[in-house]
Amino acid sequence: MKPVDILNSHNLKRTSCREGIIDVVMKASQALSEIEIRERLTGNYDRTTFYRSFKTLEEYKIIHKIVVDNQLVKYALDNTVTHKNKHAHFYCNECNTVKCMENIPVQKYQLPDGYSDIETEVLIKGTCAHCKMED
Amino acid sequence: MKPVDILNSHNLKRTSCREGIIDVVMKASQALSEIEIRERLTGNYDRTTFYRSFKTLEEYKIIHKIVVDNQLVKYALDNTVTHKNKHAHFYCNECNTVKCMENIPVQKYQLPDGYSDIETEVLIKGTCAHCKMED
DNA sequence: ATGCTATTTGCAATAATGTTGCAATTGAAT
DNA sequence: ATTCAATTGCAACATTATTGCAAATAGCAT
Repeated sequence: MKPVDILNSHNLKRTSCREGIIDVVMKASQALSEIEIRERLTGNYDRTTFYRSFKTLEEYKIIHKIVVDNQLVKYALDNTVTHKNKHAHFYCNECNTVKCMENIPVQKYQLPDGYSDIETEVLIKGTCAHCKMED
Repeated sequence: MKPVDILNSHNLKRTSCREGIIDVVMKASQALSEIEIRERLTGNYDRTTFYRSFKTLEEYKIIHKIVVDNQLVKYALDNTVTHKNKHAHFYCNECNTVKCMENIPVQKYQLPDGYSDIETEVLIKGTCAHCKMED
């Protein structure tokens, strides 16, 4: 499925910023930050437009946001598009990358009476395979 | 264990800001934001001092930080002090509170070859028992 | 192709959050 | 009481994010 088709299927207007963002995160093997996405885009966009595009794409569950320690924000293609399950994310302390662990599903936790859950985020922090080899 | 004793046991100087923060989070049933902690303190402190105090207390594992959606930051007493296990956190979308779910331990996830984990964060989002009743 | 309209963009201003350097102050050990 | 390293407060600055509004644009109808 192409970026344009994804936008169309959600009745979202095809703008180069949105299309570009989807294209970039689709090609990425890891979650990308705003800056990393900007670097990979051909066009140049205002920060505001960028933020609004992320917001829209998130609302329509085309991408999802992963936050590490309240400053590092990364975006990845959402499962709704990839047709995979909710998964855990891995953050490497050394290379500062975030990766969707498609093979690590997020379990359903048993909550106390009266609590109901909507979604669960699992972030595993550590050292990735690549950085481990370099040690 | 009193706030002062906690500071002493870590060879940290006893300052009213640190002591106050520990005192407040010890008494709280939920994780508190910077503002919520400030409101409960008697003294008035500069933002910088506040941030530095949080940082120090975090480094010494006296408190821990829980981040929701990259802007909401809350602090709670750490397990090192409470002598409990690593636990999941619950965020209520309605009342914006964060609670340590002491009874929901964080499981150890099986990672792909070469990956090693240091810590895992689990944040469950939903509606808390109190808000559910009000619906 | 042309025009219309709602949506989207870019810009300026503003807000919130967090960090750094440095001088003044304070804790606690002697 | 004296001393000294640690801590605080202040000012400045950096980053991240949001809002209002006019200009530009996408997509639709003609």
